[in-house]
Amino acid sequence: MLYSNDQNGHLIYGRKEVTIINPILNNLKLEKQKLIINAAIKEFVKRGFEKASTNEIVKEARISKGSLFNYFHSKKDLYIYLIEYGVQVIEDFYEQIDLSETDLFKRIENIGLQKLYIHKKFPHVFDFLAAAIQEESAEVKDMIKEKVDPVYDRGTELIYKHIDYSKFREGIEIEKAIEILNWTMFGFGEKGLHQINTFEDLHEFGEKYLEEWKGYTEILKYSFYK
Amino acid sequence: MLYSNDQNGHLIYGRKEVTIINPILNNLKLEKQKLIINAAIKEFVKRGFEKASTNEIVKEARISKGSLFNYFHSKKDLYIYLIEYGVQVIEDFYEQIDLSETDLFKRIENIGLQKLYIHKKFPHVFDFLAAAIQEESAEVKDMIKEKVDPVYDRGTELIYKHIDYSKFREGIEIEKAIEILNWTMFGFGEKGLHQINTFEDLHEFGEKYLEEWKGYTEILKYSFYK
DNA sequence: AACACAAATGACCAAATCGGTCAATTGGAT
DNA sequence: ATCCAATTGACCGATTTGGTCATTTGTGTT
Repeated sequence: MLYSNDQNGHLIYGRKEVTIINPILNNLKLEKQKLIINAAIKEFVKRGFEKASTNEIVKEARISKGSLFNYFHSKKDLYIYLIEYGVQVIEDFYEQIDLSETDLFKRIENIGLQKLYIHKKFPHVFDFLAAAIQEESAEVKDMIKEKVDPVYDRGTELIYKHIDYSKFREGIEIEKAIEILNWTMFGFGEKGLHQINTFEDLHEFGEKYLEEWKGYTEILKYSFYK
Repeated sequence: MLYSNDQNGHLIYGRKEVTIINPILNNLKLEKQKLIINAAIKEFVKRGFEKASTNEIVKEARISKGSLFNYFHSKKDLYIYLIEYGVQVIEDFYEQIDLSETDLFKRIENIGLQKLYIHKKFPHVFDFLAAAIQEESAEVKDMIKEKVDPVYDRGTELIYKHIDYSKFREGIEIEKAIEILNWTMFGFGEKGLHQINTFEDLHEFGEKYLEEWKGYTEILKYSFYK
């Protein structure tokens, strides 16, 4: 079971754990693995591949330098691992998209909510892969292009697959309407992330989040739909 | 004359040059000054104050290390100069806001267009000041708070000053509508910046930009206004 | 308590990079 | 030809880099 719906019809996040092969790291407690992965991703997002400091990573992850280089042979290996990990997270994220839901607003709502849950586990995956595409370091550039680019292409295709565009009113430029909806979702998402850590219960936050989001969709539906 | 309008009523960008006191730097040709300022801003945005490398800056600005430290006594002095410079750019940007224009869409349109022109001259000023507020380095933190925070406060106040909200339809949540408009402007602006460098003539691009923007405002006006 | 083995540590390495200096060179004006 | 300001990049000591490894710590077995 990849996902399920509760009595309100809201998508429940319950994916399988992402695992990239790394015999040594995989023996650690999941909590610790997450700590290391997130610390490393954070540093790579902040400084880029070359300038990212392994010293900063071990400080943030609260492990020793020796341990880091026990888990990963080199900084480059660590980076490659994180790229593969991030790609895996996004791939699983795609799998969650309910393609039988043809209403654009409901589709986007589900996607936004799932992004929220992913953020709770891996706060910077999306930023990381976005930043990776911009990487300049020759040492990793080709590898990134090979592994990350296809993921993005598949994503933009999937998100809009089987959407029912007949609901749109005459005369509206649908492409522009979709862009507005995307920018709104992105902006609202960013706003949500600033508040998310002030909430104890993620589910409680999710409810409030969805409730507030309805306000925005109402405004846009008024313009988009017949 | 800070600004003027052409026959189409579009705002023409013709501000006074921003000048922060620095006797040595000011003797340079404006082109070269801009090159140095933009190179430095870019590096500080990318790496933050402490990790930013003066070596990278001189490489990007195509000047020697000796020159940089002839223009500025230290990396910190350079940073302070850039903050003051950025603040000045934003302050002048505020002055351009036509407060007699009470229509929200026209107000936002002007602001978006001006941001575009500023970006042509100083591609990363807005990013720079936004990043500065997040700076952690104790060496510059207080100075930033003192100089940058007030600018932001004044900005959000000015942008919405004297707007005529009576044009909005009954039942719409105006705060949310404004957020949507802002996110749309921001998203559209980002998209524009990716195309701007492919255009020779900035004025020509500005025209196309405005024309396309109209499509988005039409969609939103349909929902926002009576 | 004694042992065995795995996991984690941080002092340490050579190499690179850091912010900053300055003697030497260049360029333009007279 | 002379002068002086502007520019350069080799160079400084200090710090930080990615990466190593002898040593310590933790855990389970006997």
